[in-house]
Amino acid sequence: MPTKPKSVTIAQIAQVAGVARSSVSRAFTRPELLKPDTVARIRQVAEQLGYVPNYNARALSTGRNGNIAFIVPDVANPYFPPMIRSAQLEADRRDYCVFLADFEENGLQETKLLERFSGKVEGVILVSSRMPEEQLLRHAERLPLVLINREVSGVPRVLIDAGSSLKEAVKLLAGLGHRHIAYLRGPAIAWANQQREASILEAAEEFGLQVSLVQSRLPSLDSGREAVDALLASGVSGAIAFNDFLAQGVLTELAARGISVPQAFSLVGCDNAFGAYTHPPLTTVSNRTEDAGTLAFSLLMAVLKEIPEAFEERQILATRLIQRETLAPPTSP
Amino acid sequence: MPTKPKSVTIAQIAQVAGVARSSVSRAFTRPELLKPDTVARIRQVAEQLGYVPNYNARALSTGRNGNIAFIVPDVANPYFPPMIRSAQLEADRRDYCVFLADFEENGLQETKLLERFSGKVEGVILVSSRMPEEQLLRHAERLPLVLINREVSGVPRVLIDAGSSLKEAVKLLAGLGHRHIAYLRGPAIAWANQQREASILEAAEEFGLQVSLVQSRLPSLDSGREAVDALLASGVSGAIAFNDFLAQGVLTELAARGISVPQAFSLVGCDNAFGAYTHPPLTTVSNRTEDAGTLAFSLLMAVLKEIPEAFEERQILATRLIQRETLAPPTSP
DNA sequence: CTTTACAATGCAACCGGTTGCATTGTCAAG
DNA sequence: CTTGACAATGCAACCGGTTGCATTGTAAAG
Repeated sequence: MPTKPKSVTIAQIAQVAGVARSSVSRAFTRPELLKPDTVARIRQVAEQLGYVPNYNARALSTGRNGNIAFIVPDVANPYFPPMIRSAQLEADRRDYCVFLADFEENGLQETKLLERFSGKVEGVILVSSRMPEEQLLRHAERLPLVLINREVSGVPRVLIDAGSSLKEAVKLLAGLGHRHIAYLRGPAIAWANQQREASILEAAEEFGLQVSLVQSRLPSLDSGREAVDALLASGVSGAIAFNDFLAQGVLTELAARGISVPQAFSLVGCDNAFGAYTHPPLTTVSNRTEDAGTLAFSLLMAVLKEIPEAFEERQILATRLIQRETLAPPTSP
Repeated sequence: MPTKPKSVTIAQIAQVAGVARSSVSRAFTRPELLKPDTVARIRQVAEQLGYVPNYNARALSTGRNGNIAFIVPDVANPYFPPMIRSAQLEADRRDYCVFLADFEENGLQETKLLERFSGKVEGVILVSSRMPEEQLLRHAERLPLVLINREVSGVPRVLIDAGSSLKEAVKLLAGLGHRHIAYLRGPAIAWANQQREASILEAAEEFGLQVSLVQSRLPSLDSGREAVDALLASGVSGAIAFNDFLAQGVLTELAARGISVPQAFSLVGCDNAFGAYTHPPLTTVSNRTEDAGTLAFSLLMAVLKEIPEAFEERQILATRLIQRETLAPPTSP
């Protein structure tokens, strides 16, 4: 069925149009150097022959291939797709193609991917990297690199700051009369988790709240359910979860045990993953994932242009607390 | 900060190792042609110099670049990421890299993407294409192509068959005493929607049910909410939704109106997007998105190997009905 | 001690573009 | 009419690998 894709080359076009190969090349890359009607003729011949430029050949001589890689811990985690999408759309606008890869929450795989891509792309956007800092720096030396949600001095980065919103949540909880809450932790290595935890602890100190730390297995719905035992055992009247998956898991398990939210337990999520579609609607922190994707791509472009300031860029994206219906005063103070 | 990536070439390695360029090349691609210790020496020198093969150059001479493209209507729609992930993981296993692109639910963009990728990849996996059939065939002639959830004779394809499960759902509804239900439609052009609708209508005929068709604006949560008016107006005692997003939207809106599910209204979703985490847990149809991704990649590999049977492959993935808690007899028969 | 066969390696062309420099043509200024 | 300047185009080297064929070395066979 499929015909051998014996592709048309500039040589054939040159032959037919009666010009040199270099003129054909220029007709596409630097048309201003050629007489307008020459350009027109060449392009017409090319069109007619169904010419498709060979990107490999082009890349070989120019050294630029118009590709970047976007690497995330887990494509299937719904937190990442909007980021992937916005970066891809922005890339598309600038005629870049983006490789997507998933390192399966595994630092080794991460290195392997970086190496595999290093010859195929001009630069990489690496999200929520689990790699040790010095390794990251070493890679950044050889390959233009932009980080999202990872803080390494000397590597351009985009950080989504949920901290201030979570502080607001803590303040709100304190105001409602809570004295002891829990933070349901995400992956210990994740910058986002560290930042969220630190912000919560700081605010708790300020407002005189006690915080119990409960570790989750994974930032997933099931882990949220599993964590309810520990949460209840800690004797808290409310909790802040690392993300909405954990929060929704907690919500489901509490409902199964007949514990009503927010009357008997207050809950705050993070990342606004489900909008108002949980039951009851979850108070959470907005995400800025789309902006992060777009911004990271722009930063990478700046790095590729070797704009010196780009290398120390540190873009912070602020979030806000979205108040819905999972916050109330504690039952028994 | 970043050093100029003046990359090491085989020529330099050849020089240092005291061999010809071709031997260096073979040390990596056909080591069995060289004496083992020569290979070892070359590899050691390469390692030491930090050699990274230039994929463009390699691709230029071999004609194979080890890349494929995976194109979906909308990366941010959570239906696709698991498929993307499984395809990418499988590709990774075979040393392929995958470009990801999003055509924004727009046929024109789709063509543009196919053209852009045609020079950069060996083949394409296209998911839920919105393109007219003859255009699709034309592209398939020039570029190895595998479709997911789109039925075009002559193009290898993977179809996720929710039909039989939905028939089962209809049978169940009939058995519970429902006489009139609705199908809340997805995108009219989508093969998945057409197949689901046809299966439901067929089963309804068999079991003597009347079906009202209600069109949704988009297959999203919000559209689900919006559709509740039309659903209720049609006087049905239950509904099957094109997917779980619509179903969850319906669930939320019904709850807001104080209509309890399943006592006052029965509901079936499709694709098992939320697991048991809706309230109440939604009866739905399992998805096979991960298998579809893996399978599509394998199919594409077969096409690339020019295995003749591959071109008429039509893989059907069966699903099953997952019964949870949104089905009950109708209140007033 | 030749001849033969094959393993190991080198040589050089090639993949399909891009680009610095040389060449040709044209027109205006001298 | 000559000269210079510049626009338009051609020539050929180059990007960094791969690969068919030629060459060399070596051990087994005659």
